[in-house]
Amino acid sequence: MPNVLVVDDDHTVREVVVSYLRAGGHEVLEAGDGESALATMRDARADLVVLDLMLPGIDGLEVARRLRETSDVPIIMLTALGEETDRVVGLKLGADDYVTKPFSPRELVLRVDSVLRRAGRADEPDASVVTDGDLVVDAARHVATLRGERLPLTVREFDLLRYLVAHPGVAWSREQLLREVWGWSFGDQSTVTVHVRRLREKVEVDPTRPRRLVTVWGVGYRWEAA
Amino acid sequence: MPNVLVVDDDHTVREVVVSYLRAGGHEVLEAGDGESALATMRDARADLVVLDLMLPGIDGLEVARRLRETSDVPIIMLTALGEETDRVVGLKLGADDYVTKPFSPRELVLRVDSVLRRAGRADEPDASVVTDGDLVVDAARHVATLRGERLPLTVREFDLLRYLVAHPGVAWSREQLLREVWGWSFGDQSTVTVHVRRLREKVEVDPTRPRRLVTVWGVGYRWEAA
DNA sequence: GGCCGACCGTCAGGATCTCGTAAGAGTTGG
DNA sequence: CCAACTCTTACGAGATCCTGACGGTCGGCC
Repeated sequence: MPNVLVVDDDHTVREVVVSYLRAGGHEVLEAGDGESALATMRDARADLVVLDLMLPGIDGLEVARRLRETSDVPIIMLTALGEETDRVVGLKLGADDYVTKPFSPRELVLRVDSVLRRAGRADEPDASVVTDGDLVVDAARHVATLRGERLPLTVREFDLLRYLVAHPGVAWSREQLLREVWGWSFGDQSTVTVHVRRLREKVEVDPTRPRRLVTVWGVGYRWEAA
Repeated sequence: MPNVLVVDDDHTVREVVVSYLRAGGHEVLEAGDGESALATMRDARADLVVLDLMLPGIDGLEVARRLRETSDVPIIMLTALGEETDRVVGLKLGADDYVTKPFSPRELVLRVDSVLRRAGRADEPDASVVTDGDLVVDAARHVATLRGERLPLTVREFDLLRYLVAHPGVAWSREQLLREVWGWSFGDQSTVTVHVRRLREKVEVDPTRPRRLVTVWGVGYRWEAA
């Protein structure tokens, strides 16, 4: 779910870092120089930037400075050994962490997770585990339990449930749910209707009288916190 | 007192590294080539291996591969400058860190400490022996037993089983398993499918109706704790 | 060296499950 | 009572998974 932008001119380094981050469950964007890094941030927005100090054209420090003009996005600096002074400067510019080359990709992933966790508090609820009373939805394990029993949910049902429970009390239109859960910008809204029904069948005590996944007439659906 | 095994064919390099590590409070073992490195590990067991890539006879990559067959011992690779491809390969083989020559001995000691710290912290899900009811998976001895009987597992099957049992309840995608168990960053995902099938043949009571190594539709596989 | 078996990765066919869609019945609000 | 909206059911297409088979590779053994 969280987007990470990796900026490094070395293709090999990028490849390794990107694959490790993907394995850690991150969406990853790439940029080979400062220009495209800034462009990517304008267009796509990342939740964190891994930024090499040494870049062709605009260097890493300048990229960091410009990013800071418009955004509070966390930055992790990649510095070569012995760039002690640059390291200090980088931190002064507001980098949230730094890693010296050569580094272990696994360590980098740990730092990314750590920084995101720190920064994540202010962001929207994107926790790995969301709960509502006796209901627990664990995204990492891909397990949802109700009163301790595992719910046999399909992927779509799981994603839908997770989204709704993560935002209790909010009424969503079918169109919004299609966009947020399905990732579609168009589509038949009855798709949502049917999936809500199937989900009720598994989540509600009495599916004909929904208590938690309720209909908001003329609007859509809402998750009522227990 | 952690044991560190230093493998390098250059006597001078070894001498320097060893003395620095001893100064840093480590017990140190030495080996001048791959053969004796593997022999040392069989007899003495080190908690970490500092491994030169270029070795006479069996080279460093091969040594790392063989070590990984029976052990999760952390490995720090020593690479000459410009061995970019080897570096990537080394990391894929599961090296925990790498240091490029020429390096500062002090830097190496810092990295040894760092890796040992990391390895020590993560020892819970990475214990040498993982169990689940009547199933015991012993990584150190490379033996898995079910109801007291030894399972005739191949290397791949063993690694897969071990990884799954070490993380019960977690749903893994084939891609994640390829990365974590196979160490690949790409590859045919049907490889995982087939190995899961073969593993079921040996682990499940009724392989056609898996109870422990279950498939999570649209996601991948999960180990259900007994 | 040459044979052999164990193991591995790949592939294709068939079985199974999920998802989106449509269509009719039911319900709500005006 | 009507129109708009929602619920329910069913079904076929497509995605996903299982299974068996095949060729290649590696190490051990003759």
